[in-house]
Amino acid sequence: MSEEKSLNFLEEIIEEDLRTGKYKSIHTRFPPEPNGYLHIGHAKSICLNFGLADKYGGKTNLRFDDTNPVTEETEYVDSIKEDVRWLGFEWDGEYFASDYFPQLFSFACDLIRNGHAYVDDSNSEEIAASKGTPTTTGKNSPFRERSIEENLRLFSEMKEGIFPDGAKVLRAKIDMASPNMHLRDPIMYRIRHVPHHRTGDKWCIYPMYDFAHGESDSIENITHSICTLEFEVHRPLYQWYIDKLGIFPSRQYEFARLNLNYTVMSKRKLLQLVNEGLVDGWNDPRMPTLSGLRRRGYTPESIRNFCERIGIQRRENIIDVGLLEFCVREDLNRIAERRMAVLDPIKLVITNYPVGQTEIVLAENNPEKEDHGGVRELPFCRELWIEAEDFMEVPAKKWFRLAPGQMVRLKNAYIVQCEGCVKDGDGKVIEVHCTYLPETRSGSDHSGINVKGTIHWVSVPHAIGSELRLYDRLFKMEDPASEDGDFKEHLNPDSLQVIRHAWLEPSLSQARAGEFYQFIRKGYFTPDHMLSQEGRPVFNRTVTLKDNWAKTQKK
RNA sequence: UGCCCGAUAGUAUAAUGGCAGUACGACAGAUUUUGGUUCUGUUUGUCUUGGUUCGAAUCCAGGUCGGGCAACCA
Repeated sequence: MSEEKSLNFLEEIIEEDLRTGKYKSIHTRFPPEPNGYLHIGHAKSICLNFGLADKYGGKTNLRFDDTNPVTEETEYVDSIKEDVRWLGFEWDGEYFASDYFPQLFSFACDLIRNGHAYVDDSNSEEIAASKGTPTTTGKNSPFRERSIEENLRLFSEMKEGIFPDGAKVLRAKIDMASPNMHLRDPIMYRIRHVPHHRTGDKWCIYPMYDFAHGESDSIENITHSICTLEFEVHRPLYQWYIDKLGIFPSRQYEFARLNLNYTVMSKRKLLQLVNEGLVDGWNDPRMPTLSGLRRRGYTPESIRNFCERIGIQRRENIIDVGLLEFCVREDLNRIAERRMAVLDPIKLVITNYPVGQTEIVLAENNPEKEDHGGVRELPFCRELWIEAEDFMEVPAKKWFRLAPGQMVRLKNAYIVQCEGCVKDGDGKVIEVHCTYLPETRSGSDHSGINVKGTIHWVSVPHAIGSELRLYDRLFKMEDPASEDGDFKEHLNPDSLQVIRHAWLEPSLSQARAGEFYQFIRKGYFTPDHMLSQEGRPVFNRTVTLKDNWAKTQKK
């Protein structure tokens, strides 16, 4: 018996539209403005738009909303396409709002001819002043009653470029007393003598979002135009243009954007972090951008699962970043090969193991897989690097690791018994000494000895040195954007910790960007595609493993 | 003192007039050659006041709280 999965409100609307025959199939679109890199919030929108089309056998366009040449660049177009593909989606049509400039100009002329638009010579201060406020009505512009012929002539002259920036605008003639500010004669076109990333110098007038977006949707026969909640009050205007133009009736629906705690999610703020050098760029592994998450070692699968789990609604929400981390651990646990790496090394000397001898032990690559992902060979010898935190001279209660007299299993090798330690002049432990039990070799242990703890290690003469980069949350505060003042004051100064010289098992020298590893007991790591060199990978830590021991200690 | 939207465990999300369920988290236990994974159990919720109804998280009214709207940005 299969469980019925409940529908979100958009799926309900679509099923109703399909059931009543309003549409035979649906068509959605993902409409980024190419003025920044995509972030995890966009992933929610991408998964929604493409997911809906997949589910109901429809189509999804990728459309760049490039109506403001001041902020938009081709670099962003390329990164957006890369990120959408990486997430696992392929679009049907690839369009640019700028492709529609001639058509939009023609639509605008239609509105003028029908008395629905006029050219206004007021400057921006005058327009703002006459617009009124949310609690007081606005006043009509003195240019509101120009003749259709004059409006047509002036609008053409605006297009010809004979007026300077800001000299005139085209406005829709709606209602300066409307309680909805967006209906108080909104601006449709403004003059900008600025080259556009695609149309160059061809145009010097550019349509505003409200006039361009719905009309672009209509041109593409978009049935369900999905955007975020802040555009809700724009919907009456969206419909007004379409109604007055009599074109394909696309409809706008809004959902709540994603907010994640301990980070910021606005392109403006992310751009500030990049421009002020507070991060290493849009793809800094601490950034919530898709390129940052990718570099950090997040998988597309984990992000899609995350978007599925958080759901779609119309109420404001702040998702705990812990859920994102759960999703990536879930996926990485399944696919990442296990390796051993020592982040904070201390030397372990096995005093009863022959000097100069090396033997090979076998280690399974992934215990989650049917065949354990195969096995690999590891060199084992008398001197090993182990984690400094795995030894305590005076053990805590319930301590399962090394302490004088205590036994632990060296993962994939022998059980050893701790005999003591060597300290330097300052009393700092520099070596741990132990003896091994030859009959306890992994795979052929008939000793019957059971130990509570198993620790990871790498052979001193065979280990490779490598740089590891550990990341923590970018901000100290749950909602850095909520407070008054500068959000950048809440940056976490310890969000990046560089370990210049960790010791890794030798096979890792061949690790390449795009591969996922679990360093046993330490976390998931992936080679950094910018910092790694041939044979010398630098690793980013994607996320730690859950650590119940550390949690217990905190209490 | 305008208009629009919203409110279910700590965080999200279901229940579409009929037993308030699920995930993450937290807590406890089992298993484990990763204090990982897996498994089991426990915990915590319908903003408020009325109304309609045999029956309300759901419908209606008032209130409270939260978000959005006054860019020639999107």
